[in-house]
Amino acid sequence: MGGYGLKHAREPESQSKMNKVVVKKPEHETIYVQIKEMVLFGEVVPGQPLTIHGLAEKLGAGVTPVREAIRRLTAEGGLATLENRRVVVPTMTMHWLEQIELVRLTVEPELAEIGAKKCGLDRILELERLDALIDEAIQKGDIRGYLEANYRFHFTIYDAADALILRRITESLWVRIGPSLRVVCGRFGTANLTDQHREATKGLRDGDLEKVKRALQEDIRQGMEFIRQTIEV
Amino acid sequence: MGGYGLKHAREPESQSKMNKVVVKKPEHETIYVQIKEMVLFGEVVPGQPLTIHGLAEKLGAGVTPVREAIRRLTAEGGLATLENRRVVVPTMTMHWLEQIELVRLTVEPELAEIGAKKCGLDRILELERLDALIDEAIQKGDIRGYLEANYRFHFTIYDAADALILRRITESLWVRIGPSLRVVCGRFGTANLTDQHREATKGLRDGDLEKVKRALQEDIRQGMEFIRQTIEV
DNA sequence: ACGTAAATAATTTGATCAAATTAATTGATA
DNA sequence: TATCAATTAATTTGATCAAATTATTTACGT
Repeated sequence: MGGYGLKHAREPESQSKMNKVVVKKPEHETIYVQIKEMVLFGEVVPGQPLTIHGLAEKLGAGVTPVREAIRRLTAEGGLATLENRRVVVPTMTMHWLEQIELVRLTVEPELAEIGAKKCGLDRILELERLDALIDEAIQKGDIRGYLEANYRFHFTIYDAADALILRRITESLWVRIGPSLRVVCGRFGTANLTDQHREATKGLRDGDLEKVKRALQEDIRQGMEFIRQTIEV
Repeated sequence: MGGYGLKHAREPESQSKMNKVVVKKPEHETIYVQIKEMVLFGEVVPGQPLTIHGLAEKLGAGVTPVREAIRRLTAEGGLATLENRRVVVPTMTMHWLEQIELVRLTVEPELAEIGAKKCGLDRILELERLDALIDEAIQKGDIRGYLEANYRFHFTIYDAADALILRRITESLWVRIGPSLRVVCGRFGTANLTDQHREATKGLRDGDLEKVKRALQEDIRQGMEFIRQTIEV
């Protein structure tokens, strides 16, 4: 009975100073976010090997937090550790792509529908801002900018759904896709990316949930199709 | 271009001695499995606080591997870190349960169908062995035994599907469920657990895939329903 | 008793180092 | 030149410790 070491648990309590909450996050948390964004936004390429020391140096951190961050990201599928203990960015396979598509098509429209219902005006404005950012990045051919704005667009809707588990599953699929999307953009250029975001935003404005859902579905299908074409058989 | 620190990558190569492959896994890997099984098989209770030192002591390990294992399990949802940095076994909520059920009902029947097609005789025999183990555990009221055999039964089928991503998603849902199942068994006793495994095994024997799928679906629904009843509103 | 601040204890966190493991290089031999 | 073993280099891994953070207890005043 009882925890292994902890006697009594108390409510979490963030120390607050002068009406302003102060929460100093541990470094492994920060590092985790940074590496995740490297993967998510295409700063890293499928098959690329990573080393703990290399990451620690690049991110100006010690080796201990980096290790914890890597384990976490590995659990989410964004990275993989080979049996030689080397860490790499996984390479997409057709087999994986099919599985990812199945789950994305189940979970993301659901998230979008729930989220769309709960989107307040502030969030819709944010989405329109991101929509403009996406267009701009496409114009400029800014791959990193596109990937980041695209991610934030989707997850702004998903976050509104307030469905932690679906959200985490979805995120784990996105970190698997990130490096491949980078390849897609490099291969086909950003200009060829059709833009479902405008449709989704309009649907949001008009309260047309079905339109939002369809737009997101189409967005997913197209994205997956692009990636499919970059996988050598 | 190139990894952050690694110059050239080579094929993974397990050193083999005398025709027998030797792979010494790192301790954080072993620890991870141990903690996961604690969660999965109900050795740990919803809300229970865990400490790094406590786990390290219990598992006879250093603190470093335990930390990495915890991060990994946290990423999978089996544990959660509060903002006070304390690690706890998450408590199930109705909201979470609904999300878990949605994904389980999508992914697991799919895994079961693909897996069932690929189940060779050896695997079917293994399933029948596990089926007997489940019955035995139910008879004895052995909660841990039931949870473990039940887990191995399902994942023996799922593993046959050879669908890594679906499998990892499913596992992440099971670690979220484990502690609650333990509560269910404690509350209702093992005797009340209806047994869909027999049905599934028979379907497997007769090559009746639909029967397997239906049995698993029913199994999921019942399990979720039991958990639902233990959640206080 | 009650609440509050200070003191103490427990825990997490991150750096560092030695050992273990793995990769790359060298050199000898055919 | 090609192959294979030995050597060297690079990397991961796990223990340990000091510092930071958080929890608990004690002391004190009302």
